[in-house]
Amino acid sequence: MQSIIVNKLKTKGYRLTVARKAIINIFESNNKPISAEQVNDILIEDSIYINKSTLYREIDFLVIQNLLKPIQLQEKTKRYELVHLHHHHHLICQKCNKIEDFEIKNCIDDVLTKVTSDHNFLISDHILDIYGICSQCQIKKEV
Amino acid sequence: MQSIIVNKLKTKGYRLTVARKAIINIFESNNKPISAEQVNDILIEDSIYINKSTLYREIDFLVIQNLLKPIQLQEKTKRYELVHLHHHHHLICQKCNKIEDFEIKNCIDDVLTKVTSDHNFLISDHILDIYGICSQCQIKKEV
DNA sequence: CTGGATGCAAACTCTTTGCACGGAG
DNA sequence: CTCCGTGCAAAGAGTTTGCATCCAG
Repeated sequence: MQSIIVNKLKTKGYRLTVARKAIINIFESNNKPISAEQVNDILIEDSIYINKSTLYREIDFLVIQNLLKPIQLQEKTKRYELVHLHHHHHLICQKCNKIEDFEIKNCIDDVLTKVTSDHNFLISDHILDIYGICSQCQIKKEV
Repeated sequence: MQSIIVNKLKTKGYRLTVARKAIINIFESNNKPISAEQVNDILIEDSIYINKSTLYREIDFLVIQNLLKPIQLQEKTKRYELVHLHHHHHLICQKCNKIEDFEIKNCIDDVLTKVTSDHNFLISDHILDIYGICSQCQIKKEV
């Protein structure tokens, strides 16, 4: 396995157990925000059975290692995605729940600069999530 | 009580109980996102004791009546705020947890338009929340 | 009076923790 | 061998629900 994450953990001397490798693999092969529940479902599909405590602990571990980033959308459960180099945002389809990423380079900087000066606010991060209907669901007939 | 919300509910024939009026009053006099827990704390400060079930049911009721809007920030608990006429965003201070509102008129429309065309995405709503340090906390000495 | 609103207890979802055991290095 | 990682059970936070009772209109 030539995963960057796996190599990082190996270098740091952490063990590579079946659970850890399986969970990392899920995030690496599904490049989108996934909930703990969804990770568990995928594991079961792959006939890998991991205790929920282990799953949550493993996800926490990967967050602490700065390999996963927690994402709280407008829903109950938290999701996680691989830590990306580029800051990006999400398009959430309210019909099929698919989540697409999108990047906007400098477009939003004006807004952030304005806020900084208007409110004298020192920005450290921002969330921009867009909700609506994705292209595929627009085509589909109403159910 | 000349509250718009109270009048709306009265018109629709809903009862105006002590609990209902107290909860509405809290949202009207604190114009910011508040969690159920915080509502409860304020009620207790005012020596008004309401069962948690009632509190959650009442909040749900106000959401269904389209008078309160649920807000999920990057935290565990949901918050609620009065439904505003103007779309607005939040500045969340990571030191004192204060939440300020801010409005941006057309600045963000370019971004939304671009996303719509690039991804053929039909936008119905968007969230823009900014995290950082508010002006007051920047002045305060480090603890 | 009467049905919408309430309190209580219990359940439910998602997540965390303590502890003893197990397996990767 | 040694601990890091695991499973199990139990607890914890936040929220919801069923049911009998209450009270605003």
